[in-house]
Amino acid sequence: MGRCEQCLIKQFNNLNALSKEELSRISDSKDVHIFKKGEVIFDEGKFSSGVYCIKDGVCKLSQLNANGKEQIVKFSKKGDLIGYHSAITHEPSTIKVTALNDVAACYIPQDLIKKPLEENPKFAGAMFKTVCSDLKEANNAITNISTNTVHQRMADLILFLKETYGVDNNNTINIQLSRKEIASSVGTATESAIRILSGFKKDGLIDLDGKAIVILDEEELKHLAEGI
Amino acid sequence: MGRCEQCLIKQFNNLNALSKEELSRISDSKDVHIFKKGEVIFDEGKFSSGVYCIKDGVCKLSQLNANGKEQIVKFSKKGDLIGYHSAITHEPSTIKVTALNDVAACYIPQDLIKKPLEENPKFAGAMFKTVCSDLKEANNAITNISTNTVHQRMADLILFLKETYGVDNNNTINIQLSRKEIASSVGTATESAIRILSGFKKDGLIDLDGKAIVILDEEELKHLAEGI
DNA sequence: AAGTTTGTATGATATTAGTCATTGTATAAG
DNA sequence: CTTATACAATGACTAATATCATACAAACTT
Repeated sequence: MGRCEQCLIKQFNNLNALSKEELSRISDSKDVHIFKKGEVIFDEGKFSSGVYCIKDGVCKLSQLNANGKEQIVKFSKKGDLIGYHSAITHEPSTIKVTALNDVAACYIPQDLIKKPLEENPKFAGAMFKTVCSDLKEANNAITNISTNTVHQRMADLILFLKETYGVDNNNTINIQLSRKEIASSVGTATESAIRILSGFKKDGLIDLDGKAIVILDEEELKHLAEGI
Repeated sequence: MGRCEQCLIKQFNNLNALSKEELSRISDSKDVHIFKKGEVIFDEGKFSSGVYCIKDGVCKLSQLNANGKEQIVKFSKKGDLIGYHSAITHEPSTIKVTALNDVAACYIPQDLIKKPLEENPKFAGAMFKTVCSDLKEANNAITNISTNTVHQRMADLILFLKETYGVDNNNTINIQLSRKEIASSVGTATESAIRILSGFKKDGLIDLDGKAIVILDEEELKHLAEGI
């Protein structure tokens, strides 16, 4: 098993700010987990006793409302540390994390994160900025959802997915979501999401091939997202 | 001018975690500002060079979307520290903070917050937990806005306002918002907010007297908020 | 391979919420 | 005190979105 000290993933996250010794201690106790597509990494209401560092694959972070309707609040990126909130506050997790494709993640016991967080100001500062940035994104999402139309948000999501996960040489987005997941992210009904995607296809903005989305007219999508 | 060391407000926030020396340094440089109702404490896009500790009064934290429509993302509570994100990251503020009534706030230059944040793990940890908690609330708001109806969210807001600001002996909520502000918080049009409030009054859930809201049937409001 | 389940697609319809227009009502300014 | 300005309320209408129903396709099961 690889050592954290050599792991390139930490370029994408705050573990980079740890000292050699701290990293080495983590490396000794960490555990690589493989989650199959659809597997729940940890669930709403449960306590997480550690933090996962996502090495490969994509997760959705979601919540259920009182009627069991799912809302996706975030998609993970490579290198994301997840579960730190529950691990640090010892409160039950308010979000559920699910693998959207096969996910490789290193499990780090909570103590090995909490200690550097208290003792290493560089790491603590980096983590603080990350949470601040997540909060900023969440606030933007609130404003986006409540002031923009579903059409705008759908265009926005497509551009976000391209931005975050990239496209292949066919301009096909490198992540496949079900229509239901798309709807849960945009905050609309599945049928509405399907209809809007069909509409985008008819208008030549995107092409659809099963779950694959091909971006055809990025400029027009940007205009749509801005409500023009 | 009072000294921070004696100030009772810090019981409500993380400044409590500072050492005597840190507090004393803040006390020497701090500045009490009075903001009149409606005054902008700091604006979206601007840099904040310090942090405000809210001693008295209530602020709204809001964002504008591309079309200039306002979304309130949070209401401040007594003791809240605001502006730390911009002060710490040196990025322009993504939110606008406006006084909803007369607000007394102590201005603390950014250095006096940044230093303890790096050197005092107790304070840094407390701040970290606060941002995590804000993030949790923001995620809940996302789920609430996109899965619940405007009626539900209105009932929810009324209960939240009671919970946060309390009621007098008439069961009148201790904070007065304009209909527009209520709408901007719930995420709906002003007319819709007015209509729903009128409906609640007709149904005997609340009473309205100008901007004052009197809670008459809290149980039913709770049911409504939960979508029952 | 046949059956079962799950996901996708689309039409018809209902509901919700937004917009526009108008009137009344406070509140502030001269 | 009067006028101007912002705020509140409500009706009429329109647009956006959700729900229900159904059909079909894809992906698993046995």
